Amino acid sequence: MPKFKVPEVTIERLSIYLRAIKRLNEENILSSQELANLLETSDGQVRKDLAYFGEFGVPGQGYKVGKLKKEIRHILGLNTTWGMALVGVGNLGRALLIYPGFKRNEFEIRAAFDKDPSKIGKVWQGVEVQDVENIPQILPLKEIKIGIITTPASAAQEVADKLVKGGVKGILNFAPTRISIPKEVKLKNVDLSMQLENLSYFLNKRSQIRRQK
Amino acid sequence: MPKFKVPEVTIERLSIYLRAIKRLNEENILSSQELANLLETSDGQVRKDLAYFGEFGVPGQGYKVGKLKKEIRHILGLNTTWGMALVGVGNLGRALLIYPGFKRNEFEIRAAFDKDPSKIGKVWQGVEVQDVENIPQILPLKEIKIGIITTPASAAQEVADKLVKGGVKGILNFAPTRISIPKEVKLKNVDLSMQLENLSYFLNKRSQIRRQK
DNA sequence: TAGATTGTTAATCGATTAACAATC
DNA sequence: TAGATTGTTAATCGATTAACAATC
Repeated sequence: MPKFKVPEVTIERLSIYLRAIKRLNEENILSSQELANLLETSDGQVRKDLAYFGEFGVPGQGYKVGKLKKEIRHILGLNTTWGMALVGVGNLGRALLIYPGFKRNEFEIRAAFDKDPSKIGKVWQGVEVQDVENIPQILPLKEIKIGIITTPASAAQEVADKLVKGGVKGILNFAPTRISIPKEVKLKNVDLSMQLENLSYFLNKRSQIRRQK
Repeated sequence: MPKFKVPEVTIERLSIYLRAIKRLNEENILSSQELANLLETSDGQVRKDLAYFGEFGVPGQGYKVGKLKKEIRHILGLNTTWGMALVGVGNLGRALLIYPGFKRNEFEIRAAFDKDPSKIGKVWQGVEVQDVENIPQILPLKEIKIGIITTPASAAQEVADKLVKGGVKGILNFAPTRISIPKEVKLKNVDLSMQLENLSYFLNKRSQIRRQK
């Protein structure tokens, strides 16, 4: 559907745009300028991002909120419910099982796995924890296309392999390590240590600059 | 210290390099080629990234693991312990309080806050939960420079304001909303919904392409 | 029609990749 | 010395910004 190759940052911004207009009245009309002001972008950026996918606005007027929401949801593929499996039911895993920030209609955790026998069989948020060994069999049965890895770093790669064997097409990896998977499977890393080290760099740099004066 | 403006992705990669060589023998010598092979980069990228900060290698030989670790840790400011405050002791917040992926020597959560009276006074991982109203007073006392926001979206902005008032220089925001803070304060968003929507886009796109054939 | 704002093209900026002289 | 690999410069690629004709 997109005319040309779409930069990944554009997709990220579409999510942000969608969230920004979520509470606005469907009948409202919004200019790219106004939408840009709600966020940290420019009007040109907004128009460029949207124009990859079609002509959603009316020259001289702007974008109708209702139409924009619908189009962005369509582009992002949010009209289906994606089945997800979560592997590693530690503290972070359990927190994500109950995480209210996920849209339940669009993203549904349908299975949870762990290799700790004391966790297997327990039920969290209506989801029974199963043995990681069962991942490849169970995923196709529940039409699971996305895997979430919240195991320790040491287990992440083998878990990723099992998820791929189970047919997932996307993986969200929280384990503090890099994993390798076939290139047809989309990988997103959520790297908390990296984020903190990044803050550390900037804070440290600033204090050095101050000291130099 | 850096010669020119350093791209943010370079800083991110430095974290990745550091993790990749963590377990290697300090005496080993590594070429940019070998380091690149451990990750998804090229040798040139590795050399370029490192060259922003100095000449750490020996032509004809490579980089000594011990020296490289030391230099990267220095660049990232990991020789201090950064004091952190966590705000919002829900499931995600509690998970982060115990998260084993954080390096405790470098990043220490010294205070936790919530506005729910039933949570205030409880102790998690040796940290007592206090009233969010106390943020501005307590942060300077504990030398806290980094704030972590794990509140619902609705509370995120006011919490950010309190953190800034308390003197933090960096914020890691997990709330599914964008917050605005003075530009001297470095902000990092960890946007889980956005990550999932991103996966959704790619999965959806692939299935469409397949259908087109 | 006059005013406003889109969609798009061209100009700019910045990061990645290629290539190679300098150096061990 | 010959071989290897760095640090760096130049070429390429891609994304952002500026500008404006087309359109309501």
